[in-house]
Amino acid sequence: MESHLSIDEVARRTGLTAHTLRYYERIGLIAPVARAAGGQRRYAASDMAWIEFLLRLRTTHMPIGKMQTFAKLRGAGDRTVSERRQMLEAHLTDVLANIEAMRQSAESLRVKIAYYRAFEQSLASNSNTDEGDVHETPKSLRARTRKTARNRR
Amino acid sequence: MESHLSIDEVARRTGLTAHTLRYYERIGLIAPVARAAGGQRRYAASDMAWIEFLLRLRTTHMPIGKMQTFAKLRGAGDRTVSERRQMLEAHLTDVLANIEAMRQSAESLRVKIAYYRAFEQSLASNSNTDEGDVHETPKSLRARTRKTARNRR
DNA sequence: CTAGAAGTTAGAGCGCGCTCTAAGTCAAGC
DNA sequence: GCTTGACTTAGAGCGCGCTCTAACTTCTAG
Repeated sequence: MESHLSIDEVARRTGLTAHTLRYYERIGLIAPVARAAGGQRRYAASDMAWIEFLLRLRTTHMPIGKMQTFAKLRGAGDRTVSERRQMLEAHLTDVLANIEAMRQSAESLRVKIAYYRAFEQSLASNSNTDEGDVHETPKSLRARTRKTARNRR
Repeated sequence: MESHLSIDEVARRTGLTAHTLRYYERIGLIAPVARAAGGQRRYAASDMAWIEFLLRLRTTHMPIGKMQTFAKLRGAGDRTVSERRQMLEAHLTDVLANIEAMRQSAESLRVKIAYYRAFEQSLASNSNTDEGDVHETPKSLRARTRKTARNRR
């Protein structure tokens, strides 16, 4: 185990800032880290692993309050394993629902983008076949959209 | 078009609060809504469609600032269609990356949950086969975990 | 006509997750 | 010994996205 990473090095590796790492420790998300002479923090490999786990919880939008609860359980030893598992299972359920919601919304966005693209196509063919007046009203453009769209297939 | 939905009815249907609906209108996310005599808002079907679109942007974590930009472009008419499409495409790219990150983190959680479950199994079989001392040290439990796990297949 | 419910506004307040400041300590290099 | 620079702490501040308050008006039912 390399127990010799400075806070800046950990910041660089995790993408967190040194400020945030100290903040996480202060609020109990990270257990007190070992110190070098002079009081500087020295992170062990196990600290890194825990931080990476925290980042996965963060990526999946677990609120800090729950992470604190989880961290506290972890600090209480093996007899909390079952409780921790239940927390993770509940969270995972939320996460999967969340992913599905995002997936569906992403699909809607894709449809909208496709609609916009078709609309732009109709604008383009209009300006090629018409007099090229770019500033005609939306209504008239939209009215012609269907025709030109039909023309293009 | 039914242009007769009260703010409470819209709140009920969208899951937003009346407060939030007014807030969205105030900050320009929603264009000024039609009013009944007495000044009460009456939402049209087109307002509902737009709100539902906003909710999809929100579900996919688009910040309000960008939604405002998008709403402004929309208000500027058809000539902003291409810009709007580009915004949505950029956003969709972010969203897909986000979904993938969540998916991967969710997978890690699943692995961790499986690990916890195996650990709990080992605890259970220990208390069945041993003297039933629940308060032995984590180290000894973990040492026996592999053996009992191997025994179970 | 009156009571009560439901709406209106401008603006203050809040919870979250950092983010930064100020003042100080410490180790290393000149 | 002194400077430089990286670190330390407690605590203030901030941006986001709402959320709520206070004071007021209007509509509906009895």
